[in-house]
Amino acid sequence: MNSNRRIAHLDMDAFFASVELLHYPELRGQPVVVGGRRVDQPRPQADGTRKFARLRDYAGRGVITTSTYEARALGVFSGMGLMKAAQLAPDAILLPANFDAYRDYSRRFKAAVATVAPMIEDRGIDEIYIDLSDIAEESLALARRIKQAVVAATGLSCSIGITPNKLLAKICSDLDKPDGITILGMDEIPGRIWPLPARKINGIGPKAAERLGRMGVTTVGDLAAVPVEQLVRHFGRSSGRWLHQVAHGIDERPIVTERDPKSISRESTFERDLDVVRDRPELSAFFTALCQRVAEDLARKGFVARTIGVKLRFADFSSVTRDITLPTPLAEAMAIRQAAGQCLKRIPLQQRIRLLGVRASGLLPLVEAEKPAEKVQAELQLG
DNA sequence: TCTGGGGTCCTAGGACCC
DNA sequence: TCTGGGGTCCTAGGACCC
Repeated sequence: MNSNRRIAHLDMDAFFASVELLHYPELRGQPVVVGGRRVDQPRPQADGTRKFARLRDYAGRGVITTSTYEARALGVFSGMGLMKAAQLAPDAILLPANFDAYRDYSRRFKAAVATVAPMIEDRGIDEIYIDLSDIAEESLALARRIKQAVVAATGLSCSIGITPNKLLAKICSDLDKPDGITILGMDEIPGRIWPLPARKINGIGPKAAERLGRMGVTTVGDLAAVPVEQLVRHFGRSSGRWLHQVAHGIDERPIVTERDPKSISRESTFERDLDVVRDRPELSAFFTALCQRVAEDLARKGFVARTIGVKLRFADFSSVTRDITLPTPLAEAMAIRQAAGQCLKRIPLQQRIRLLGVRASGLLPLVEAEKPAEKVQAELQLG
């Protein structure tokens, strides 16, 4: 492993909301949130201005996907239920999500970065890791050049962290948001990383943070001071050692530029919880539609699946999954529906249903899945 | 008025095989 | 009839991330 790596993490600033502001520049400086299930598009008015939905007008299920920094200042963050957000910021503008536009801008910013530094690991729609180890240019100038390329291609700002590994780069891209650059070396870990909450480490979520808190560990520095044996006792061998390493800023994971998907799924929460008996026709039609969408996704991406599964969420928010692995891979809607139907039969239904999902895993690229058959055919012809 | 949708990775037990 | 241990696959659930 190259011990002299230079890794960047680039995170687009309030990505979805920022894309929306490109289309509705009159909203700049205002609290704006993107999210909701059925939100009206802004309507043009007689006087040439546009009429926007407000958070207070929203009723129903749904969460905030992204909020502008002005909205965050009011306590409104991604993942928060819209009805709760409406209490905190009733006058905030509410815009419906426009995923096609976000995917388009996502492709554009990644292509722009690739012109400067091509070793890119995709981490979803709005962030990437970049391996800069083989580029000679000094870090600050390089970061500025990458940001310039992104602005030129999209009109959007981003924040960048440049450090010796992915763990630290991810933490650092968040330290000077928005529109920031943070460069950090291993010698600066005690000064800059150890004062941060342990929760800032990618992989320490609410549960782990809670458990650490009960041990008296709040900051990364607290964690670094705990003997590894004690962490292993509390969290097990694997997690304990990992916590010890990350607290000291150690992370050897490479940049992964190509990766096949492991699973493809579709799920949806109903407007109201459905009754298994009374709403049977609606549930059944919905189920079939989900299977069709999974089949379309598999076909579009060129995969077949060996395992099909279903997911239910009940009215009390508890959820269950069932899956089945088949002797031969499949990809067609009817076959998926058949397998998923078998899974569904194994779930006891004693509550109303909030969410229904269908998942394909054990994926094989279509070309590879076809290869054995072709080989068999060739052999038959030879024989 | 609670809590979206798309993923990855890990764990743990049981089946099954050597 | 009992005694093993190791490896892999499958399934279910859960933590976590964007």
